[in-house]
Amino acid sequence: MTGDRRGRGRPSTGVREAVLEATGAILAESGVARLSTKEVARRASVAESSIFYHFGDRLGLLQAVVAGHLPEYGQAVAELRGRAGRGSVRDNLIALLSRLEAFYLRIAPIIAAVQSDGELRASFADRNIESDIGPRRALIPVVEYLERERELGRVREDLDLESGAQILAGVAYHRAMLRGLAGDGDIRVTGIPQVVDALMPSLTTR
Amino acid sequence: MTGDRRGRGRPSTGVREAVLEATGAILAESGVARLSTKEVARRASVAESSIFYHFGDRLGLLQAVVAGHLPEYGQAVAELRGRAGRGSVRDNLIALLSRLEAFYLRIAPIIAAVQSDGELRASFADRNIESDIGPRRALIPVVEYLERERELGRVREDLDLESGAQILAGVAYHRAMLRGLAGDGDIRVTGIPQVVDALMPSLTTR
DNA sequence: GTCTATAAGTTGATAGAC
DNA sequence: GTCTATCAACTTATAGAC
Repeated sequence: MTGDRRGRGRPSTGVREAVLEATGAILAESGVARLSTKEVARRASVAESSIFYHFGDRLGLLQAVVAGHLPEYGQAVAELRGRAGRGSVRDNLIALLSRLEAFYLRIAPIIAAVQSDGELRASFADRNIESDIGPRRALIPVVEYLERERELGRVREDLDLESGAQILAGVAYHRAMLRGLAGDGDIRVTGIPQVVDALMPSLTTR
Repeated sequence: MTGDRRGRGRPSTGVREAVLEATGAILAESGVARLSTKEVARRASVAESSIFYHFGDRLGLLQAVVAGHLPEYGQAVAELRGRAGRGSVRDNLIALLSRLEAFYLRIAPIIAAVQSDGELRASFADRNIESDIGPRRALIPVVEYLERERELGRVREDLDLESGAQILAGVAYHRAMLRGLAGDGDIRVTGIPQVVDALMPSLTTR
């Protein structure tokens, strides 16, 4: 719409990218509250008006940041799928939860930003409906991992895979919230290995 | 500090309460982004300066709202504890998850607000450390419910209760996020009963 | 495409009357 | 305790030169 399509059109001077990066940094460090076009421009060493040239308005900038993070949904777990059948299921689940927790911790500022702004929330919900992009997609690679393990006979035949994925994603997301609110300090709750052990009867055979 | 201690001191005219209520409403409807002292004052039919009289500054107002929601942690599940031993464990868990999900959906704007503002995040983390108030406490009543059911022989002897509570809270919190981001529409994921069924082998005896 | 300069509006916060 | 009146700072956004 406003800007350049990557690889086509006039060569970019990197302003757009710098703006997006600065926005992400401010979001992660201080949250949406401190995200003003002025602050972004300062941090990206760019004229404030360039932001409006590329993104239309402040909301457009936020939307662009959200859109930029969407492909991450799924990629965080993708490499885990190839791990099915190798090592123990227990170790794989521990690795899966660790990655998911780190992923959710990373996108927490983005989710918070969306929830913090009514307009942004509405526009996100719209996009969420038309294309089936969105948080629900994060479950798919987890389902696929569980599916492979089940084909290998290492995951219960009678497990509803989507429920299993919801449980795993839920634990990770909840832990990320605890960590984020604890100021990145110790969350003082049971660790991932113990949680996985508690889940083994539901997920695995025997 | 700034305001009145409930029940002592000069009688209040209800301005403080009106401000807190208006703040909560704005937070839930539009998010922190739209939460200006001006808007709060307008909505509460109160002078803007009264907000500063009672809460010191904008951050103080936010902190007061957060503090006001803290007792809710736990209360949401408290009544469920008495349910231990009655009905089926499955039904109890379904009810537990439903209540937890509704609770997390209700406090989602508060959590988003905390994560959205660096200062607020820091001050919340501080309080979180000195008193052990905070998100971790939400797990305690869940642990207590599981404990009672275990004493009754309806929950596995070998279950780590804190892990079990983390799993249940995680599922509920994750579902609340999906719902919140979907614009309160359909989240198109497996329902609570199926998730509970998937969890039964890990939690219950036989 | 990117900049400088600028405008109109909103923000959080204070002073002082009642 | 609550109000009205006021402020300086900052906000998003635009116009126009290069």
